[in-house]
Amino acid sequence: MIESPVASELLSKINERRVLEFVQRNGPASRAVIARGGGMSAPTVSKAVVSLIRNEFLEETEASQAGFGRPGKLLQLSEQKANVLGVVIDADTCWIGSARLDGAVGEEQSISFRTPKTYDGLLQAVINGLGEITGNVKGDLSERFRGVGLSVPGLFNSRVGETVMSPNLHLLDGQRLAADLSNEIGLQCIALQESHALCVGERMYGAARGMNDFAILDVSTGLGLGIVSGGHLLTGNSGMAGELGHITVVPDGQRCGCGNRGCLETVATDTAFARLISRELGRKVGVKEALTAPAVNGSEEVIAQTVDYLAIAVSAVINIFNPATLFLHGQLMNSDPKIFKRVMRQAKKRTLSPSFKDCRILQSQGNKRLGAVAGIIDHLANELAPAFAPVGNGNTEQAS
Amino acid sequence: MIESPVASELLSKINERRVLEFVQRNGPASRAVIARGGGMSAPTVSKAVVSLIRNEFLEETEASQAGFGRPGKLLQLSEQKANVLGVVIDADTCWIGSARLDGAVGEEQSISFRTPKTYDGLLQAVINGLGEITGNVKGDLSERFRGVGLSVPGLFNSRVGETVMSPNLHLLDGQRLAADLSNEIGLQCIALQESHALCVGERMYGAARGMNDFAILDVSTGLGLGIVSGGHLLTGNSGMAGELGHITVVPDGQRCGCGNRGCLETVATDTAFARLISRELGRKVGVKEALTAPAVNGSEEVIAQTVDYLAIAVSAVINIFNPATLFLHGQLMNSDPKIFKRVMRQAKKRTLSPSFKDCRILQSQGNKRLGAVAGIIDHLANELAPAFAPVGNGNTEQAS
DNA sequence: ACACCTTTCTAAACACCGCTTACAAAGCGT
DNA sequence: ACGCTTTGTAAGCGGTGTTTAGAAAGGTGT
Repeated sequence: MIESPVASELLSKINERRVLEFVQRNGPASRAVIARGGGMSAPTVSKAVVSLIRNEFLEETEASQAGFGRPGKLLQLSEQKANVLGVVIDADTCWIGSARLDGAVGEEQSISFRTPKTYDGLLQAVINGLGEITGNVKGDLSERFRGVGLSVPGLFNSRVGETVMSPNLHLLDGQRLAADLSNEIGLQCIALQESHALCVGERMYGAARGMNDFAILDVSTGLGLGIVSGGHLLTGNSGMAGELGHITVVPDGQRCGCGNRGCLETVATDTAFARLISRELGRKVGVKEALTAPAVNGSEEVIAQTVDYLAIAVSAVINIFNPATLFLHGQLMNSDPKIFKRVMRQAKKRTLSPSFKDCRILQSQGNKRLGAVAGIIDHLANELAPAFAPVGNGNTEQAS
Repeated sequence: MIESPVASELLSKINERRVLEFVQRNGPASRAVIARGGGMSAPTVSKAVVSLIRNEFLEETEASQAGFGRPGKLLQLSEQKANVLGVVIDADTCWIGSARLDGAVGEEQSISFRTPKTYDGLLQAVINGLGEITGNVKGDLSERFRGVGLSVPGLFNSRVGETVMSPNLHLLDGQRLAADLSNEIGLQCIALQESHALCVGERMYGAARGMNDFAILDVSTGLGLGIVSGGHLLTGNSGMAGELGHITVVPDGQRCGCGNRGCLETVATDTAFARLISRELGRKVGVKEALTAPAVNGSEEVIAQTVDYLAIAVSAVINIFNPATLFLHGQLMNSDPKIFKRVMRQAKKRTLSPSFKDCRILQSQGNKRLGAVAGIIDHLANELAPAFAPVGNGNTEQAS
């Protein structure tokens, strides 16, 4: 049990967070609209707004919507101070961008660059990139930005903020990018494992908006899995939860990057598919080319070798997590409808039918950029006030 | 976002819950002790106690511990009204018992009986059993008990309170035992899937006391899995989360009760082990006998066929959930240290090493009875006030 | 142009909460 | 019997959300 004096200020903090989230979600609004929509009384909203303006989260605009009675002054996110930065680190490309606190990413305010070869190079490139984006900012970054969110690949230990191992980007191994960046630029930096970032982003601003029980399975070079259950991101004890790719499905199968044999990741990814088709064609092809290869269009049997294992992954996720929605993300499934259909058909066979019926399966674009941004925004919101779920912890279900 | 007016009463409710939980955990205590131990001021505790006494959760005893100054009056759980009932339904045996709100099960106040053959028979038997235990209660059950917690096997949909499918006890299929029971006896009845019950029980009163990230893998006839992550029981959208037993590990393996082929459950359970040994011996033996069979003591290879798959299950759990602690529960592992050791050795090979290092693996006795009781107690506590975790929702981790 | 209506926003009063302070109550030791 | 120590509660303070009342601001209709 956590010790914490339950002070009265808690209530006002909770309400402040509510007001801010209302504006984040619904755009500029007057106090009266917020009061009605957020289930608070008008004076309460007013007080929260005063505090939020003082802390430069909100600002009052002149604009006032036309209507019947007295027009209300709209409140919007502070243009000067309600901004964050997002950084996505990937094996080949990195991205940096700025966003408002509502997650709107300024596309003109973003850059991409090839991932440097060394850790120091990467750190410096990120620092330079941040400077480039915020070039017009005089003085300290912290005058306009409240923090930086990072999406990092590989196994990331969130308890200590360290990338433990990144199979596709070894320069991160053992490094603490968020901490190092924070030391350099003096802004708080929050890193999330990329699959977790995907989840947080989709939940806050994407297809999973408002959903409390969903999973995202990301099929690309590896298998990434992010889970939100009961409204909480499943992180595990150290943030390493979701490593579906390394469960054994072929007891004496092919060797995997993790050192083991027969991991799901060796047979149910883009890479595995490309390798298979390459062998079929007798020459090395990439994923894109593999998908359009005649062998693929010709025979179900060839794609079955990858797709049926993918179905095992899908059904494992549904069986184990019982999500209300499962988002599938990845070239393989989103390019060829035949493949998606087969995944669905096979997964249906392999999944417990009540859980399968209970789960909507959707294709998803996903977006690590939104994820990085959402990560820091979520953190800022939690800093403001704890998320408060007044319905208990969902352990039990009433039947009376 | 959940609408709920943040009333001031919230704070006092939270404190009431704290006081109650303090007494549940630490036994009878004076107001002063509770104030010191619970991080509240003395007057706050006094007020909460007044309310709790009024609602018959607590009562003041005459007893006063000897000491230096003025002796404090001890507060304890109400003997008259702070009681609940627990019901465990199993394939062959059922159990009914009463417990105090601190989870202390009155052993003399409990009975077991063979599971009836029909649903109506079961319902009636439970009602009769409850009557037997509470025989000395005059009038309504609700005069002494606050509710009934049930542990049920199989797939249980907690959203509608219905057992969807129970492979080992088909009479429950499609039934809503908790609701039916509630209608009959007029007490609120809460059902939990047995693996989830195990989790809740271990967390509240057992080996997992106070742990926020752990998993319990229950190996018996089937494979049961319960997960607590970030302090929350993982239920999924409908309470069907944790069905690890039906992920496919032998793509064209043996047929499983679920209708599929090669499920983990067909190769990594007590039953699977007994079947294997039976074939080895040329005659049918049970699990107990199988464990002591000469073939088992002789060769590693025989047990390896079951145990290595069990290791796959263990490593899947650790990879996917990254728990701080994993409890292994079941005859197979808890009887023969050789088997447990081999599970550990194989699991270590198959698990991502950072996650494996991060996880303590313990054997556990587990106890569905405590689970059933804990289920209803947890529900009552949530009814009193929402669980309050003031540290945010753990989505992100600061690195600055 | 003016009264009227509708809606927005805030000030005041009230009830509730937890905390600090002050004090009465209840035993023990000398 | 007196002091000592601890317990428990009453009063006052600052904080919070709500209701009520009223001022502010703009359109509508005559």
